[in-house]
Amino acid sequence: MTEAPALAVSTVIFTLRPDPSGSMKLALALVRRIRKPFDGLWALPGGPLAMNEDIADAASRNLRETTGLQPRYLEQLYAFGSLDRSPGNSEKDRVVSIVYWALVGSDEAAAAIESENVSWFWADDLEKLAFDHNLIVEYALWRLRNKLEYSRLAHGFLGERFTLAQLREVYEAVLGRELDPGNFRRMVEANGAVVATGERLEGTRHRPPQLYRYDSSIDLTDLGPLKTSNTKQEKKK
Amino acid sequence: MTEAPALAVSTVIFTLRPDPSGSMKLALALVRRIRKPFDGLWALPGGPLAMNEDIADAASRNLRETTGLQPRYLEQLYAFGSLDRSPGNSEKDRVVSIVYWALVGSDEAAAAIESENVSWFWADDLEKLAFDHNLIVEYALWRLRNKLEYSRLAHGFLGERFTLAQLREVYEAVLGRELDPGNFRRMVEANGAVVATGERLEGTRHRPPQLYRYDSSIDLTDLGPLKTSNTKQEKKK
DNA sequence: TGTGCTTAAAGTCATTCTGACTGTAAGATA
DNA sequence: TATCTTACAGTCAGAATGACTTTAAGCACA
Repeated sequence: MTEAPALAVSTVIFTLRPDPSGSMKLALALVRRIRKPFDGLWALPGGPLAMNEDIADAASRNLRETTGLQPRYLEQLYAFGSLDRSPGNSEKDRVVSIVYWALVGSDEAAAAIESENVSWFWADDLEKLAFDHNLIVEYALWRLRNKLEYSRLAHGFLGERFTLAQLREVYEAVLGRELDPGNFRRMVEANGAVVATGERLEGTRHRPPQLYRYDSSIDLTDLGPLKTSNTKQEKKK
Repeated sequence: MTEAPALAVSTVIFTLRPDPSGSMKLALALVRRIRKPFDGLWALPGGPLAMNEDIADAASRNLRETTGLQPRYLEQLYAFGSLDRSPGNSEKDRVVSIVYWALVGSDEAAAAIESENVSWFWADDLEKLAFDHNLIVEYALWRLRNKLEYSRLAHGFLGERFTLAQLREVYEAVLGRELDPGNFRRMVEANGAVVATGERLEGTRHRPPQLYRYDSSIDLTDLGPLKTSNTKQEKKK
């Protein structure tokens, strides 16, 4: 048997962070490379897959070791394995990367580990990253934006209870455009995945908004394929 | 460095074949296992990834070696790597499978290699397959049905020129339900991906239908992520 | 030569969905 | 008490969609 390509797992870690003006913007976690290929450049956190470790667990461990956080959502993105991912290297160094993407809550993200070699970056304005990681991030962004439309992904950024304005802010940050509050409410209510708790958020200087939560039977933390076929069955009538 | 999980590439090969009643039905190619785990059961064609081979090329080679055919469409499906994919085996035998799915034309498929150990099966009525391959096929079916809606995937099953009735037959076979001819025509024309050639299909015993073809700039044979963002830009106005 | 069959192809109608907009209610603040 | 802000509800027009009807074009018969 001939030698085989190495197998690695990387993770695109998304969160929402307030920008200088106070509005939420999409950010992702990167680590600085301190080794030979692309030394000094920023890259997606990742590492080899252990022999007795599930792939999603590896991505989750990745996330924990980098940021100290737990993912609120985790889904496989794509397996990248072009021959020219690490140009100039010999064939022996070929690596196939199975990439996951994750969401972490914006409140937790504020308490995440940050250092000279681990930091958050705005998703819409990235410098040149190591390897093909710019391509990977672009694809992850595309998936995030598409998934958001028909899924309850926004939960990954928020806490257990939230107002519709907060939920809308998540959508606006990810989609990069403003949404009509009235139409957004109608869309969410028609969808049915979100229910009112009856409680209200007090302490604001205006009419107290209602607190909502996601309907139970939430299968966040993606377990792989077929979760979607389960999720879709809720379409009633 | 500890030993790493093995890396394999498998392919779900779809085609359309006429069933006894003459209408087209979705079918997929399977190979019979002649080795220890699940010996005798049918399984997806696949094999190890060579050191200097692109992943998609491996899937394509897979397809060629199994059926003798070229894929009209090829896209990565998912990387499967659960620890219990091959139950009873020792940890040393762990395999991570990167699975692709492919479409081949129904006319070519009729000329494909078939033997005691390679055969076509109806997609909607599968027996128990080796490993987790039933799960994989189910997921591939879900992807195929979803992709069909907003893409020009049907091209993968048809030749260069085709009538709208043939195109509708593809959709009906994949989606498993009948579609209204008038509404289907309207949908296709609004989409704009298909254009009339001016030619007509002669020799039928009724009004000769018009022949259509896909608009040029068709990026079939998926090159990986970001193809979708290119494809979507055609949405004019 | 015409009559009828079959299917292509175009048109109609009602319902739903969507975006943009308007109006009202409820609390905080001065 | 007046006013500001935001929650929340309602309206309206255009687009999209499903079900259905109508007309056109060729072929096969009597």
